[in-house]
Amino acid sequence: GSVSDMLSRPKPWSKLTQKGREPFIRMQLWLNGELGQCVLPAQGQQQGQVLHSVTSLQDSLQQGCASSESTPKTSASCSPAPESPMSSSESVKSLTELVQQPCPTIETSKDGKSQESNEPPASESQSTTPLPLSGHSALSIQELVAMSPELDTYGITKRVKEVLTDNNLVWLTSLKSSRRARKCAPNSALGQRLFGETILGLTQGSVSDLLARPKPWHKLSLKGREPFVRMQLWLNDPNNVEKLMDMKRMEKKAYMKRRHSSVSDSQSCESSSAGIDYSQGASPQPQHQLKKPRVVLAPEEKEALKRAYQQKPYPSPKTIEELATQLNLKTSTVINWFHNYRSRIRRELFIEEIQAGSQSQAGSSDSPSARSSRAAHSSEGDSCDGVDAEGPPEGKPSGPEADEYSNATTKSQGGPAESAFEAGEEALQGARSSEKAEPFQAESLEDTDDEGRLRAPRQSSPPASQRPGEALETLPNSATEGDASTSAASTSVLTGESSYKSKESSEKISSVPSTSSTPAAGSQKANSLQSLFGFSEAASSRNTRDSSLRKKKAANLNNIIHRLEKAASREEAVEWEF
DNA sequence: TTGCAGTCAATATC
DNA sequence: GATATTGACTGCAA
Repeated sequence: GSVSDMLSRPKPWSKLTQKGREPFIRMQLWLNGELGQCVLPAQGQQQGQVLHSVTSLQDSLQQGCASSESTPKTSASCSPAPESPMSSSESVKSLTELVQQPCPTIETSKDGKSQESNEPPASESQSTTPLPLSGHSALSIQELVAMSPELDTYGITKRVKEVLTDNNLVWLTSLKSSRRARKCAPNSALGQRLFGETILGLTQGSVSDLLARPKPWHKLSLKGREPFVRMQLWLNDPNNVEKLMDMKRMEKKAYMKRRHSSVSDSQSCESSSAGIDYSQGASPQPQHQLKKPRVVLAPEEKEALKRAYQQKPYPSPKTIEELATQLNLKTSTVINWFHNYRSRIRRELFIEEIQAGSQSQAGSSDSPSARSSRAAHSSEGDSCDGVDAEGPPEGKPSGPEADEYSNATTKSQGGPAESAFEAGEEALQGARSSEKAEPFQAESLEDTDDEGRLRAPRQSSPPASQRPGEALETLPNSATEGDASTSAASTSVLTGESSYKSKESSEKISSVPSTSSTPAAGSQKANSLQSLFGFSEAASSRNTRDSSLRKKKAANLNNIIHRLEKAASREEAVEWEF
């Protein structure tokens, strides 16, 4: 009966407890055994078997089974698994732990990417094969990702950055003047690029982004988790740095060779930016191939788009059209901009969550990511918690990044209504469970009809009677925004004269799209709120003003949650009373 | 169709 | 020259 139920109605991974995940891990292992993949070795005993899996994966990741020197382990790992050896719960348990544990027994050969000549370049194989791996190894990493326990993404990126910088593999800004760093980063772009392409199968930009703004584990899709599993495996490898150094040397050698052997300047030019792989006969994109020039938005255009976002994070097609016309941009550019902005604001929020968690719980043995994970779990949405609701922590660094996103994701003095509203919305999502998460920003608060009822979010597009350009005029901002933002919002996106601060403040309110990949179960909601408040409380205990504010928020939140739940429970809830 | 996650790759910044 | 930013794209899910 359990099997039938599990096969017909499997729960998502994120919803499963450790115990609940066990059968799926068993199934996965069983599948692996059936397929005879390079995952389960023929030899080994229990925990050792599991470690062999990692070993083989790691070897595969970094060397490929075919070409790796045959240490006993790698050769074993490449042999087909004759049977599924996982029979004890101990083995399963150890599997769930393996990614987090160091693998001291891992021995890998040091011939670096010797298989590269037989493999497509990482950059080219990106869409299908993320790494220069043989097919089964690529499959294995996916399997491992699927089986992996929750990882501390923040911690992993932190450690990766540490390892890379400690070994001068990346040339951070702070090391710019360091001769040693300079020495270790010669000629061609290495560091993030090398690490990304060889270890993660990602480009430099993606690596940079990933290291700077890791998402919490539970917010990642399987695909999104892959780089973190790879990073963890790489961290576990005692020879990781040496291998990377080797690759760096090899790349340099290949680069020099290419330079010397290149017949024409153009050939040299083509391949010089591509790294070692392009020298192996892979076909780089012809230079003459027409490429669309990259659109670079002018600062004033960005400002205008931000103002529009502030007013409507989810603009209607009509609004987008109008924006595009006013700004003389392509509609697709405007659409893309909104997508990207929403997405990046969300990510920024995760980071703030983590950082705020670190600050407020300094001294705790908990990892920041885990805390973040819990906090986000508790809120079950991309929305913010109480810390954000309190506005930027004092002393918080405010660079361009903060201007761009962080500020936008941090609540202003907006007070209880906004944050409580968002938290309530998250709770509502939990209540709605299967319902698609709707953009339900505070901004929508104002999108009410004459009776003050809140419209369903998707129906909050401007009235059809609006004149062109009118859509770009503001919706009244949150009542707590104050005069500044109200007046700011009453200007056109092109001529808006809002003070940047007030604009950012209201952005903060409207910038928290509340989509959730893992809606809270109803039973979790209480805990979610509790932890939400617990988290917020810690942050807000900094002063008594915050404390009283917090109480108001709590009261307001409860009230709102109650109303929203009632509204959500109505099947025909097109409009929610508020 | 819409929104999102993830990523690339051109460009900006340091 | 390395890293950070960001517009665009693909694939997926609802």
